[in-house]
Amino acid sequence: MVRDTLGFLLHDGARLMRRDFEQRARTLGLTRAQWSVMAHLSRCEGINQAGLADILDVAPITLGRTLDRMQKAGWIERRAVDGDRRARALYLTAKARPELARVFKLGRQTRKRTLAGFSAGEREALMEMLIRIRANLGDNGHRRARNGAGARP
Amino acid sequence: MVRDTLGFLLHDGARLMRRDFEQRARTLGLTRAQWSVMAHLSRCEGINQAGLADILDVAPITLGRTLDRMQKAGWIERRAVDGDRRARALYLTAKARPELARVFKLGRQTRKRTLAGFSAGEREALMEMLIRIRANLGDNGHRRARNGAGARP
DNA sequence: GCGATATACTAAGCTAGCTTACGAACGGCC
DNA sequence: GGCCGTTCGTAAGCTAGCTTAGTATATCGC
Repeated sequence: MVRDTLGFLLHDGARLMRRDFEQRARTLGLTRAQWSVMAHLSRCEGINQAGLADILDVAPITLGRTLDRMQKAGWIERRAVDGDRRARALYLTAKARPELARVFKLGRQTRKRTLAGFSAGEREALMEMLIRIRANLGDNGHRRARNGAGARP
Repeated sequence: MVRDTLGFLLHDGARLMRRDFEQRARTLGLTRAQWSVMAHLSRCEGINQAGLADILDVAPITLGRTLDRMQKAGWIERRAVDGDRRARALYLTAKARPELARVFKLGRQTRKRTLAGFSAGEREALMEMLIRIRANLGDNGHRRARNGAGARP
């Protein structure tokens, strides 16, 4: 059955977790892409767009437009960088900060439902295999070949 | 680390497999959504759009627009159903049929790269866990609650 | 038979991903 | 000090997902 092929299973698992989370997060007014930005940005405020796009592994333009919306909604701000007039440093706003804890809490709820019935050993094995898959496909964690986001010759 | 959370790992694994496959498939002129339609449709030709959308677990309108493009590209055709003038039966065209084997071959290549270094037992355990995850999140295989695609009151 | 309800598909408008292309600014090198 | 390749951000235009709403047709209940 096509549906039970590794690619589809991964895709489905990711999509179903996303769906579950988004239903929980709807009350916060955040989309998946937005909370992903928020969660990551909280660990590296002051970074520029290119750097964050790289961590998130999306095209800079994709992040740029998500940031446009988040800025309009008052979640983040872009500050000028002195010494480089091209770049903009990214920061969470005061409004965003208290939401973070809620976002992580919702994440834990989704994870709990997803892994219901899994032993600790199984969880560990699953995570470890997923990390190996990521490595096999050339994404070494959260940094790639430092030349152009595409990494294609 | 946020990035090593189950949801992100699944999401990344799915995305990286998709990326790998799409690079291979570019020569065929098919996108991921399109080969997904093709692979599934090959098992159930004559089905209508609502039925296929349900198998693929996407919103009917999403499938509708993908089918528009595939029809224009000559991969599928929509035939009138006699007995129900609302519905359209879906079929692969003669052009599509020989591509199927190639698509499956590319899929095997991507899978091989993804699972490099995995033992047979590990592969089996991984697939089994992913199926459990799908079940936990309420998608019972490829059929859901039979009332409206949304399944939300 | 006929009205109410359900189903098949489409329309409009949003978010989010991509590629390709471009201007502005930076920085190294001569 | 000026050029030239690189990097930062953005624009345009594509695919693909979603929700909400609407039209046409079927079917059920009476």
